[in-house]
Amino acid sequence: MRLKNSYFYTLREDNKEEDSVSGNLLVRGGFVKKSSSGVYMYLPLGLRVLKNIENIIREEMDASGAAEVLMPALINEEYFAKSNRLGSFGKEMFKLEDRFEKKYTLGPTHEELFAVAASMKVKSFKDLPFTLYQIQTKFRDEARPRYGLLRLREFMMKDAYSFDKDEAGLSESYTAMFNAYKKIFGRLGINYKIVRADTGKMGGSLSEEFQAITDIGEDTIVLCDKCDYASNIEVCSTIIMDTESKEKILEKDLVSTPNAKTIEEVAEILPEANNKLVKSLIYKIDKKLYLVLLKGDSVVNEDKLARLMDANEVELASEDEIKKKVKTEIGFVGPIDINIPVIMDNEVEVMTNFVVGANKKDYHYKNVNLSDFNIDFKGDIRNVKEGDSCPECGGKLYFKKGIECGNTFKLGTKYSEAFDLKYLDSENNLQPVHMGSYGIGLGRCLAALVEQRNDENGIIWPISVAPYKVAIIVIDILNVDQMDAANHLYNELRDLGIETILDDRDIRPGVKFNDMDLIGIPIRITIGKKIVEHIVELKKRNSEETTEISIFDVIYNVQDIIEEENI
RNA sequence: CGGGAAGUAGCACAACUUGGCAGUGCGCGUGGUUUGGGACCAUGAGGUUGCAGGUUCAAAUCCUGUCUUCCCGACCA
Repeated sequence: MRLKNSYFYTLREDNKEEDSVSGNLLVRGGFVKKSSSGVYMYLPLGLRVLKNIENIIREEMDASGAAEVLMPALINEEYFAKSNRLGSFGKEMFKLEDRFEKKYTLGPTHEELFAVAASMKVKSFKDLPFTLYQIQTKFRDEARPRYGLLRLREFMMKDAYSFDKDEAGLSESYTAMFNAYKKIFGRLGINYKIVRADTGKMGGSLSEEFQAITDIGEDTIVLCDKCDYASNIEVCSTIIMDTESKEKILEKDLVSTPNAKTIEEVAEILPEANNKLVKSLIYKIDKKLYLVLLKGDSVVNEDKLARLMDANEVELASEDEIKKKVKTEIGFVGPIDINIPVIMDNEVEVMTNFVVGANKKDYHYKNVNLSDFNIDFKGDIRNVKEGDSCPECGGKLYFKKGIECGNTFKLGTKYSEAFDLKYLDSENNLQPVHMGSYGIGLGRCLAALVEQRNDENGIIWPISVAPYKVAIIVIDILNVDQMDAANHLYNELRDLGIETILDDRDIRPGVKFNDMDLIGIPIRITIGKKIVEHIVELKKRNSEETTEISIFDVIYNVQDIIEEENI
């Protein structure tokens, strides 16, 4: 691309609406432009990056043996009714009606349609296995889009679905896809971790996520300092190291704790109870109130709570609901003589002589023990904490933040049963197909790369996805020698299939350097005064070093760099 | 969905409290001086102040409604 007479712009100032480094750089570099909340247009540079990511994904999917299809975005709601997901996806779906008032949704995901497509082929066990995929736009009515391209309402996704005759077949297909994913993320140049995750509303038996490690990530991932354990905090189980207390069990004791409504305030009044505080939260679980007990410094994991109670809806009860049912004020609620069922976290079980609310304003009990109250349910309902023990090896756990760029699910037979996707086995029995589903968010990959690869001057693209691999900067476009050399070089690179920008704009060199740094072109060739000696400058975006080389050698150098750095 | 903030030139913002010619910086056009890391001087262009109503001799400014955007929370493959 010659910049003169091309659609190219950059913004000098930060964009105040962007709340992420990647969003800001992508907007400033003219890669994307927001059109409404959570919806962006891809401009020429951004589209080139997106296409590069798409091509890498497509190559690896094809290599894995999957076949590409394209599903509609406009989907009759009936399909989601059939799989019983109108409720579970519910508010996240964009809904619309046609002129006959038939209900449609803009597809947030496509398990349903893929199951239908598969049913066209699947009759007998001989028709299995196979894998289909598409690269297509998804729509989700996110409550709060944010972080540039990281949480969008309209976004590109690659989704793949495998179809097998049994669990063993599914495992094979799953592994094939898993390996393809490793290749994809490797080629994209993303620094990632694979973690265990919740199967959530997709259902199924196994889910793993490909998480790009960056501080802005919305997921907390748990890693072990000894083994290679890696898990999303959603599903990381806590283990209680047996800290058998030698302490003598004491008699419970009412103590005055005026105005101490939070754990911190109670800790101030009762400093001797440090590490002995137990908090009581009132949760509404499928419309019924429960008291949830856990150690003062722990955090409830609502997913685990939902699993323990086999519930769909788990939320903190509102103040009104609590007042109606429980007579105490929030802040002094406790498990002793409470009129709602008690759910206790495992961690509390090994505690002795602890402090809880007394169900009486301005009072707590200290020296409370398990025998002082009823326990209706017990389980692992909290998040692990940094420093907790690894559930696999007992090492110490630590946290990182991640962006979920890809995921893989073993779905099992949930959708095949809903859509009657069955085959005849060799004994002439009808059997449900075993499905797997595999997603990659393209925009997320793009944004995650920018989050991971930037400096004070802008983006640093890896060769594999860079919109252009080389930028030729002409210092003085009025100088015939410089311009001739640049044109010549540009044509040669182009003929070799190396995507190149020729900055032939009549502006000061500093602006050109800054622009090329901002948009992250990996290789820069500067053509200046020394062209009369046939010397040009070569610089890589990810290095400070500038080398002067002969213009006759520059192409070989460029090819070397591309070969070296393109995985 | 709850709480908060903001919409004025392509971008960032001022003027609003106390109603009286629509302003600054960046960017953009033209001329000149410059010319290897976001130049300087001069001179211009660019606005239905988000939209709709109301109050007033007069509204960017006050009032009502509405739309949009952002932040915190809730929510979230």
